[in-house]
Amino acid sequence: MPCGSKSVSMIGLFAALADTTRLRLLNLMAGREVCVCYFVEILGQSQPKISRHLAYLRQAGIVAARREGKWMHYSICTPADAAAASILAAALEALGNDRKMRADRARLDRACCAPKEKVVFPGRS
Amino acid sequence: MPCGSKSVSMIGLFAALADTTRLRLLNLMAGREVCVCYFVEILGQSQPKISRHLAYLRQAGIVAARREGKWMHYSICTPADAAAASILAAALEALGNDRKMRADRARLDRACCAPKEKVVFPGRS
DNA sequence: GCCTCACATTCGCTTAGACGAATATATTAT
DNA sequence: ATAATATATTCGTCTAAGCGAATGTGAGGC
Repeated sequence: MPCGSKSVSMIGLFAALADTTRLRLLNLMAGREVCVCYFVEILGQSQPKISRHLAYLRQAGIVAARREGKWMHYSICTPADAAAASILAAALEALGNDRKMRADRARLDRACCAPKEKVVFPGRS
Repeated sequence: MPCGSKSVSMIGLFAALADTTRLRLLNLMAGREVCVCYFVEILGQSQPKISRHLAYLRQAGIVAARREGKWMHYSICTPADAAAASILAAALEALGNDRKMRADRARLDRACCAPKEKVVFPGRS
């Protein structure tokens, strides 16, 4: 679904992609919506830093934010401009082939989608 | 044909693409080798500025330079890294859809590849 | 109301990049 | 060797971006 509001200038898109932290954030958002607290946990970076980079991506028009109570969820939003969309897609696919990026995703899987605690049934130690 | 020498970090590639002048240069080089003097003429920018941006692109590993006498010819060289190559390809394709970029290419055609003067056949006005 | 949690933003600093102007280098012509 | 041409690099300045530290804001919980 297209993002709509802000026009993504080509330059702005490339500038947004030219930063390690932002690429890692986008990588974690590939195909899913992610809460800020997970970004902080997985990337091991300060919360203000994460927040600033998310703001940058939002202004660049490639992610959208959704509030849910106290939490903010971010997700990638395909730019309306077809050219920008194809570049973003190429970038995301490239990220999927990177070892470190895969490791980040794996850690997010474990932190986010795994059961909170190992479930222990009484009497089964 | 791959460029080889310098590894193109993803970040470096995006940074190289995040500048109007450099995108215009790449656009002019799409599918052909171009002499520096044409860049200067077509873009209407100072020679040192053009030269600096070409150096940046060369360091980023996405263009190659070839000397021929007093002249330097630049051309796009596909990065060895497949991910970088696909991103560069997507970028170039996107450039081809832009009005201003098309205009630049047209001007290069006229300056570089057109007959120097209109050929006039005698007796045909 | 007040307090806390989850984020966002601002401040001051440092650094990278872009620019014009000037200068340096390499090649050919004389 | 000198000069001219084509291109590259350096210098000084300015602006934008990244960072940590501190502070601001918005939503629940009490």
